Amino acid sequence: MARLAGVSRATVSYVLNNTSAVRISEPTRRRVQEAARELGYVPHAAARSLRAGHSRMVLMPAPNVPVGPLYSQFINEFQWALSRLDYTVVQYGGIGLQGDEAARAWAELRPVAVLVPGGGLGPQGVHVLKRSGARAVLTLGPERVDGAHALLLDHDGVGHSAGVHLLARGRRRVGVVMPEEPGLEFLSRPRLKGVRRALSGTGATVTELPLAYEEESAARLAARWRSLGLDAVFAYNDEYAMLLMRALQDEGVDIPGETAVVGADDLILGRLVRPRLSTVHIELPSGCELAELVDRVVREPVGVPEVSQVFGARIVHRASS
Amino acid sequence: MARLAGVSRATVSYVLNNTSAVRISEPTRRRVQEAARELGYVPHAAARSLRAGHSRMVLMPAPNVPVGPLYSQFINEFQWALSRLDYTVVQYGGIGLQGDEAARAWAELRPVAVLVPGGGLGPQGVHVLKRSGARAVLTLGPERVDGAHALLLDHDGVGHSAGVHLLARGRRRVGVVMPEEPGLEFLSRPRLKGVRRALSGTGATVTELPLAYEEESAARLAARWRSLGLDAVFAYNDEYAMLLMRALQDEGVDIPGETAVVGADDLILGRLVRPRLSTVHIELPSGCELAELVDRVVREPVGVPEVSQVFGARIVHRASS
DNA sequence: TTGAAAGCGCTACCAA
DNA sequence: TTGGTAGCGCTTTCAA
Repeated sequence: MARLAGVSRATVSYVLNNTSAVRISEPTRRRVQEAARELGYVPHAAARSLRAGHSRMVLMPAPNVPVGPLYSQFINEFQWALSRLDYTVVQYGGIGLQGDEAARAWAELRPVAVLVPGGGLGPQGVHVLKRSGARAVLTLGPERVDGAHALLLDHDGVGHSAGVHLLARGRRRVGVVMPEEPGLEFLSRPRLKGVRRALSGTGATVTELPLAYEEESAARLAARWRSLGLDAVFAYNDEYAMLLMRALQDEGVDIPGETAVVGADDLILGRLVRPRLSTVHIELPSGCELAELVDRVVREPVGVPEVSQVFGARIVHRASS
Repeated sequence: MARLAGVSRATVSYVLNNTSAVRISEPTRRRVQEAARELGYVPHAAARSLRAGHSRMVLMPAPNVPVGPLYSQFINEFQWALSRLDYTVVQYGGIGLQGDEAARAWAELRPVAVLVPGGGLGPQGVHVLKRSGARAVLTLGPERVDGAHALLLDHDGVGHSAGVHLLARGRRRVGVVMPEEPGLEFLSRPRLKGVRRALSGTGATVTELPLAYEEESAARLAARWRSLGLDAVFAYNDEYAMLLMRALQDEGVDIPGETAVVGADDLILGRLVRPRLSTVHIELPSGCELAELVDRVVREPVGVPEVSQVFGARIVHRASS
């Protein structure tokens, strides 16, 4: 220990933390810092937070599905902003744990705040986290969870925008791509529901179209396309849209004449295909604002609005619809 | 504490850890478990690892650039495999820290193993981590770092494959796209170098082409394309390749007739454009194997080969070259 | 079979 | 200005 290199453990602590309530003489201060550098001393976060009774760790579960550039961008910004506010941000990579069991695993680390995307957290889980000292528990998902601050992601609205748009373009028989890859339901279901909502009462129909993210799967779907009698498709996102659009074109289906195609996420790549892909642009919350919200809740757990609508979705009309 | 609900703290510990060296009577055991559940008791990881003198945390820095599906897939697999081996996997999101400073921040958490992709770690950093108790420090990058186990990613080989291929197709004036987005140099530089190596001594030329990931940037580059007099381009990866290819086509440049285009990463989307995109397929290490390697090094820090070549790159020839 | 107690590294209080 | 020390929650050894 650095103590061996001069003074007492308390003094070391004072110096390394710049404790303002205590004055340490320059020579001592220097001796301590030198010893610390020499020994390669690094404070022990566990001991510190044990003593302090709390940590400055913000925990979020690591996404367990390949996630688009939109969302990774958001995560990066969020992490950056939080580290500016002197938090330690950590993505917990424990896959295989379900809901409240995962919450227990997270709670072991005694994070001061937890941000859970995707609706995999129940009221039980929130309770466990709060009991274990989390001052802020935020969910980023389609619906609010009791006890947590909810950031409502209106994925229903994504589908709704697409549905309204297709309806306005005169389409009446709308297919909705549902990815077969597991783990995406929490996004695809609400989007489907939004399309349904947009079309309900108009006489237009909605058809679910399971699709795996592979060329063969798209080819199979395209092969039976005409038998489905659809005049439009909302393809879950831009990548699935591009996959399907290509397969349809290879099958001789005219786009948008015979079938309109709409994606979502507004990827740059969607502008490169021909016809250019119509898409639903999603406005994610700014990572910085969200970081500030977290900080506010941590410092003042009451008195912060418990629910906020954090993005809008708007159609970007291009040539494919 | 659960202690208030019956017995002594030691007994609680015995029960909750199934300590085999000690026999606890069924009634007591049951009482403890019940109390734990009722109180929502969650063990305190910090206290535990403080006492134990080590943790089972595997730390990796969170990527700070939007990362492709290939790599996220790899991360997911790795995390999954490690959590199966009873490790706690954590991605540390401290952006803004440089090299050895970052290492100190990581060391505060006293991880038992650290995996650092992308070559941002020096021998100093490795030393700090080892001193702080990390039994395994692995780097995943282009070159080995003193003291760490190196998993060599042959990004040079990616460029090399592309260069050899283009040469074999009779191309002599090769452009290489260099992304203008910061943080990608650690990939783009080695890839460029690989192309250079492939072409050196053949009389073929290499031209660096800065390109931002935006349509306008690509359009500007395409507008002066003919003045560059290139007959081939290796576009860093498939996304940049698709971006540039579209801009070239809009400019009337025939692909592959006038200019051959090669990407990298073998994304599904590259197969959807016309002409289909030639690409360099990259074989990342399997997350499972890598997890087992980490485990082996943790348990037996010596006696494990210190360096391994973990992927190969091979050209996938399609229609764009 | 169970309890008492030491001690992991750190910080904050109080005494010197 | 500095040092001594208690105690955060946990595990483990030793004693009862």
